[in-house]
Parts: sequence; structure tokens; C-alpha cells
Amino acid sequence: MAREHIAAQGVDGLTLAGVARRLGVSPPALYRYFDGRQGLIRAVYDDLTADLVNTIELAVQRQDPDDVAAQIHAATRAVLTWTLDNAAGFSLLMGAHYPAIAEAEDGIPRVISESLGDLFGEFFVHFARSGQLNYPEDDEIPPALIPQLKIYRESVKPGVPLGVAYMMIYCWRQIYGILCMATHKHLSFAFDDPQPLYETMIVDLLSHLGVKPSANLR
Amino acid sequence: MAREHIAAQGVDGLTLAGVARRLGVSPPALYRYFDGRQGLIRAVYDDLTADLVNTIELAVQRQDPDDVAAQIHAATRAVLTWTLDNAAGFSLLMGAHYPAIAEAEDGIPRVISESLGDLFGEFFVHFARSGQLNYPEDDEIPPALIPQLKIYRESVKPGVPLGVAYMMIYCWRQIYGILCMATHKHLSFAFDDPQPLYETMIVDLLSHLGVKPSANLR
DNA sequence: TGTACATCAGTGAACGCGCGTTCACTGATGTAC
DNA sequence: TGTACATCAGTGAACGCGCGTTCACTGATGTAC
Repeated sequence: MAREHIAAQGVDGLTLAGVARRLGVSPPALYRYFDGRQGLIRAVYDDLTADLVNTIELAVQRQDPDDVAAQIHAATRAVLTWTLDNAAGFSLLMGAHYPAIAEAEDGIPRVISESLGDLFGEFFVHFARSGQLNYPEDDEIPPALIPQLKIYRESVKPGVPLGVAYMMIYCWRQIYGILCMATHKHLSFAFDDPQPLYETMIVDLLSHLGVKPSANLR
Repeated sequence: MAREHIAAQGVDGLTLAGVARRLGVSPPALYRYFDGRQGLIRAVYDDLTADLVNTIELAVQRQDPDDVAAQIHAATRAVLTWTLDNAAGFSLLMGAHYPAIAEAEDGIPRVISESLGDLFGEFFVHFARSGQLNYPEDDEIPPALIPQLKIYRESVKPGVPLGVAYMMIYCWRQIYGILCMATHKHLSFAFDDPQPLYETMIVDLLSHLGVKPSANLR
């Protein structure tokens, strides 16, 4: 319900008045359930986070339990489709509206990176263990990046080699670029459907991870 | 002036009342100069576009005229620093606020891609002519991408081989990812300074273009 | 040089809008005896 | 089974806020003769 609203109205339309209207209720009624507008936004944020994580997990579970290539491919693809279906939600979780909510609410800053990091980190750990993932040694990583990678690793998948964290952010920044292109639409006159660009990129990234795209992606 | 304001207040703060306040003037006074709020936004948009293009050109001219590697490196870096200095401007030109202005104003949709495309396209054409750029043949490009690339090429650098357009969007989506990471800050707890990530990426992209980073970057 | 007039930047008051928030309240539903 | 009461979801009126926009206006500056 909250998701429907935000999808139709955008984050800026996520007002007490707007939500009340949609529910056929007067604005003060919402004070029974939320702590004002800020509380409403927080509640929607939590709901969206849970939904995104859930959507990805479902996509993974739909795959053959032994077909890790299909799993990470599906997980990644799920992030795109969720973003396309929830552009405003994406904006709140890790897009343009993120800075505002992160500043206003405690405990927000790392929620998303921890949730997604944990999820995707599993795959990277798996590929690293099986030896198929080529990741740089610590001394091959640009020195300026090392302290940042250490902080990133703590929040995403503690204990993993720095080079693995490097590969994670390497992949993420690329994925993130397409997600943002899709939501901001500044190139949508040509790439109106981001799927082809996305699939091309994923295949490229998978090969960086030492993974062949699975023939059994569901 | 407009740039200062938007930098301090964000696009949402780009109101007639807000600008008037900053100028020490009453809101109706602005109607002498702009066609209402929409006109104000359009004027700021045009100013920002010119400033971005100008900034990039200056960065290029600062390089040795024969050192094309330094030129593209500097141009790319200028995009990042401009974005960091003008986060709200970035949002308007090709970020979260782009869809709204593109819908409200005629002739907006391709302004940025044409300006930047023209600028950066020169480099790609240069590398393609000199034979150092490895770009895919048409039949190596994923079929689903071809019609989109054709439209993209028209607006960015007409006449160029499709594979060159492919390389352009390949680079752009990566650059764009970091630009958006920097403005949305959803990973800024670790990558508070996007520069290291950016430089690492640029070196990687340059090698894709068959270019060695120049030692004489200014 | 002085005077009459036109131009034009900017003002202040007013309007309507949608918003968040508060408050005392109503009226239905559930509970105790 | 009936009655008295408590609980609680939701209402409607009211407030102040900042916004965009319009309007008739003032007062300074420039121009013509």
C-alpha cells in the first residue's frame, strides 16, 4: 500500500495529506499510526528495504541450489527489475532522497549496504573460496583506496580479503550506474529500456568473477 | 549567482521566494527577468549546462595539445569535480531532477548528451582513427542493444561506427555510476571521498580505450 | 539649463493553494459485571 | 441478557507556514525639447 502510493506519487508526494487522501481518510487519522510525516517516511523506508531484500531472496530461491551462477545473475537482475518497478523507492533507499532520510533518522546510513552487502557478499565469498574469482592482492590495490575499502568491507562482509571487497565495489558501481540511468532517464531517449544494457553488463561482470552465465536462469 | 544559490539550497530550494530572498528583493521583482518559476529553472538549467561544458573545455585546454591521453583524462576528471562542486546542478542536468524539467520544457531531453557527447566523442573518434581503440564489430554487439545504440549515436556523434558508440556508453555508464554514488552518498560512510575510486576507474577505462595515462596531466 | 514626460525596476498587499500539526470531539466497538 | 463504562479509530475545524502569482502602485532614471 505504501509502496503503491510512493510508486504513483514519488517521494515528494509522500505527504500525510497525500497518503490520507489515497486511503480515504483525514490526515490527522494517520497520527494514530505514524509519528508525523517523518515517521511515515521512516515506516515506508523500512517496508521498502524489507521488500527489496525479500524480492532478491525469492529470485535466488527460484534457481537451482547448486547453480550459483544463475543465483547471482538472478539476484542482480532482481535488483534492476525492483528498481524499475519502484523507482521512487530506489530513490529513497539509495538514490536522491537518501541523504535527507539518512540525516533525519538514526541508524539509516548502512542499512542498505549491510542488507545487500550480506546478500551479494555470500556469492563473492563463494567464488573466492572456489578459486574462480580473480581478485587483486592488497599491494595491487591503489593505496588511496585501501582505507576506504576497509571501512566498506566492515559494513558489507567483514573478514573477507580486501581484494574481494574491491571486486564488490567494482561491480556495484557499475550496476549502480545503470540503475541510476534507468531512474533518472537522462538517456532514455535512446535507452528507454535499460534491460539490454544491463544484461550486457552483467555478462561482462560475471566473467570478471570467473563465472559463465548459466543456461538455466529462471 | 544562480549557481551559488542552487548549491546552497538544492533544486527544491530553487524557488522564486528563495532566490528573491537571497538577492534582497521581493519575489514579484523576479517576474521582470524570468517567466515565473518554470522560467527561472530553465534559465538556471541553461546556465549550468554552459558552465559544465565550459569547465570541461578549460580543463582540456590546460593540457598539452598533442597529449590526447591527458586531455580525455582531464575532461573526465573535470566532470567529477564539477559534479562534486555542483551536486544540485548535476541533479538538474542529468540526475534526479532531470525527468521533471525534461517533461516541462521543450528541447531539454538531449541537450546534455549532445553537449557532452560531442565533446567526448571527439576523443573516441581520435582513438578509433589512430587504431588504438578496440571496439566491437557490429555482429559482436548484443542484437537487443543495436537499435538503441543507433539512436544514441545520432545524438552523440553521428556517423561513428556502432562499436564506438558502444564504447562510449560503456564508459559513460561507469562514470555515471560514480557520479551518482558521490551525489547520493549512500556509500559515503566508506567512500566519503570519491576521488580514489574515480581515478582507479579512469585508469581502467583508459586502458579499454588503448590509452596509457599521461604523465603530464595538469 | 530647465522642464515635461516616458520608461522601467522594484514594491507591498492580496489571493488561493497544499502542507503539517493540534485539539476537542464523536461514535462505534469491545468489555465487565 | 442487559446495562454501564472504557477504549479507540477517526473527524472537522483551526492554525501557521511558505509558496507562486496578480495587481495597482511608486519612485528613480533616462530622454526630448
